[in-house]
Amino acid sequence: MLDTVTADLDDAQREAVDHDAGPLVIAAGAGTGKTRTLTARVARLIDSGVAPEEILLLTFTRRAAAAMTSRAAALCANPAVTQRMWSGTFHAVAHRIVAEYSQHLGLEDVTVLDPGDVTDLLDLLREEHGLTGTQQRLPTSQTLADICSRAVNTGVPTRKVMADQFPWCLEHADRINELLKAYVTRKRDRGLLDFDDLLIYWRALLADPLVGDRLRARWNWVLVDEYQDVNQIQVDIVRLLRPDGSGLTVVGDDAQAVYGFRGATAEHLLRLHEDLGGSTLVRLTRNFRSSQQILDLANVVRPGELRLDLVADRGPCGPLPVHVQCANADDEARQVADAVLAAHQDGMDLRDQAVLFRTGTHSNQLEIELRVRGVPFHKYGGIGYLETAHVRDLIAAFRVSLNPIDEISWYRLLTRHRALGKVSARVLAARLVEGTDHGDIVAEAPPKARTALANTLDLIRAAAATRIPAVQVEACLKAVEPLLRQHYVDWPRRAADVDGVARAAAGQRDLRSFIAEATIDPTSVSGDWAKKPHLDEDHLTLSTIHAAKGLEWRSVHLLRASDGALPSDMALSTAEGLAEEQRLFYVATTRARDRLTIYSPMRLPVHPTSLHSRHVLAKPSRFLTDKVLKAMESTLSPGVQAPASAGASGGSVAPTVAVPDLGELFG
DNA sequence: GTCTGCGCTTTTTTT
DNA sequence: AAGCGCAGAC
Repeated sequence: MLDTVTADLDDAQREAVDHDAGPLVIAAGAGTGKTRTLTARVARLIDSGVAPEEILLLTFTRRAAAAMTSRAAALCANPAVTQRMWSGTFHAVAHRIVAEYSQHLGLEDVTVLDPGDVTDLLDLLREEHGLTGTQQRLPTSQTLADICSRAVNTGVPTRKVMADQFPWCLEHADRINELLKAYVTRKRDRGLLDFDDLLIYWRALLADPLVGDRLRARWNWVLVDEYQDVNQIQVDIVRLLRPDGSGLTVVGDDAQAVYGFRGATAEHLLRLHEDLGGSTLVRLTRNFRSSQQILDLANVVRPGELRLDLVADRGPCGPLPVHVQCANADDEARQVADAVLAAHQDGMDLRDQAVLFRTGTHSNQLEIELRVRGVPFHKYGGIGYLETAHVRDLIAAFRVSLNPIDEISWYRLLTRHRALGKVSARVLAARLVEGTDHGDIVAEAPPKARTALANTLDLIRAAAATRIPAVQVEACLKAVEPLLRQHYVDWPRRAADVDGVARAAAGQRDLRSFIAEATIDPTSVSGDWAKKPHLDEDHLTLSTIHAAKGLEWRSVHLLRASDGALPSDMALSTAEGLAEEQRLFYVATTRARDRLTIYSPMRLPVHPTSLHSRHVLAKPSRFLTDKVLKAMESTLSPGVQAPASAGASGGSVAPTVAVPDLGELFG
C-alpha cells in the first residue's frame, strides 16, 4: 500500500518520521526538507492514533508554526484534527499557559509589555529615582532593557553582561542595577510581564510540583524547530516538559544559529545528546532547494561542528553565483533594481525574487529606487507599523479601556495632551491607577489641559463600558485622533496607519486577545493592513537575513557584502560576534534556489541610518575569500568604471556647465 | 511645569 | 543624521 505520509521522502527523512518515542535529534542542513520531515512526523503520529492535543510543536516564528500546521494537515488522513494540536512560538504558548494558570501565579490579569512599553517603564522609573540629572547621564532605556534581557536569558549577572557587551555602561553599574531592580519589582507589583517573563513564568509553572505534573501530562510529544536558537530558559522548559527525553524531537543546524544576541547558543543543540544520556541522531544532507553551483559556494562558507556538507539533489543547473562590485550604495541599488526588472522581463515573477541584507537600513537606497521605478515590494524585518509611536498611542487607548490600572498606557496617553508633560502625566497616571474619579482627575490637571482631558476620559470610559470590539475601537479612535492630530507635525503621513490598525482591531472577536497577539507577534497583524502591497499582488520581497530564515526564492540578491556591513562592524570585537555574522552569511546564501547575486559596494555611508551621509571606503566582505570567489563569477558594475556618473559618491566632479552665481541678489 | 532649541550620543539582528 | 536629554524661556 502506498504510504502518503512518507511517499515523497528520502531514506534519512523517513528514518526520522518513523522513529519511535526515544529522544530524536535531527541535524538538518539548509534546504534538506526539515519542515517536510517534521510535519510528516506529526502526521504520522496523528494517523497512528496519537491525540492531537497531546502534541506540542514549538517554533520561533508564527509563520513557521502556521506553515507546519497546515502542511501537517495536508498529510493527515483527517486534516481537521490538526487544529487541536498545540503549535506556536515559545512565547505564544507561554502566554496561553500563563493566562490559564494566572491564579497560581498570583496574577489578576496578564498584561504583556512590548519592548516599547519596557523602555517607557524604565523611563518612568528613571524619573522616580531622580536619575535624570546632568551628572549621571545613564545609557538609554533601550540599552538598559537589552542588558536586563541578556542577563535574564543567559543567567549571567548584569555586571558581567555589561563588562562583556556594554563596557561603556560599567561606570554606572550600581545605578543601573538599582534601576533594574526597581523595574523587576514594579513588574511583579503590577502583574506586568515582558517577553522574557512569559518564558520565565512558564518555566516556573513547570518547575512547580503540582502544576508541573499537570502540564507534563498534557503533552506526550514535544517537537522543537530551530533548536540551535534556543536559550537557557527555553532549554529548561523543554527539559521540564520531557525530563527523560521520551517523545522529544528537536530539529536544528548549528551553522544557522543567528540569535546569540538574545542568549541563544548552538551548544544546546550539540550537547543535547549528552544531556539526555543518549538520543538518536538523524542527519539530513541532501539538499532539495539549490543548484549545485550555489551549494558549492555555500559548502565553502559553512561553519559549525556538524559537518553537514550539502549534496544537491538537483545537480548542476543554472548560472554560477555572481559577485558584483559596485561604486557605492546608490550604484548598488540601481544594479539590483536593474537585475530584478530584467529577470521579471524574462518571465520571473517578482514573488520569486528577494533582496536580503544585514540591517533594516541597508535597503534605504533600494527602496527609493524601487519606488521611483514603480516596483511593488514588501519589507520584512526592521521597524514594523506596530512599533511606530502613533500606532502605539492607539493601542495604549485600547489598553486602558480594557485595564484601567495600566499605568504605562495611561502615562503614554496623557503625555499626548497639550500642557501635560512628564510630571503631570506621571502624577495623573498614578491617580488614575488608584481609581480616582475622572472628574477629580480633570480638576487636578493644569487648566489648559482640562477640556481635552475630559473628552479623552469620557471616551475611554465609554470604550470600557462595552465588550463589542467595533464600538470599543471607535471610541478609542475618537479619543486619540484629535490628540495625535496636534501632537504630530506629520500627522497626515501617520493617519492611514492608525486607521488601518483601528479597522483591523474592530473586526476582531475579542480586542483583548488581538492586543496580546499583536504584542507577542507584531508580524501576524501587520500584513493585514499593509497599505502598500495587497499581498496577493505580485511583489518583490525585501528582508533582513534574520527574517528570511527558513524561506527560499528562485533568485536572491544579497546587499552590502562589505566589511562593516556584513560582517557588521559592531560584531568585529569578539570572535563569537564574527562567527555569528558568518552564519548569517551562510543563511543568506542558502536561501537561493537558482540564482545568487552578491553585491559589494566599495564606498558606504558612514552613518547607515541616513540616506545622504558621507561615504567612506569599504572592502569586500572578509567572507568573500578566494575560495568563495572561485565559486563565483566576478563582475564590476558599470558605475565603477565611470564613477563620475555614479551620482552621490562623495567626490567632487569637474563642472562642464557654469552655474550662475546669484550672489548679487543678496547684496 | 511645559515648550523650544541646542548639543551630545548612538549606531544590529527578534520574540 | 537623528533622536534624546538638558537648559533656559515662557
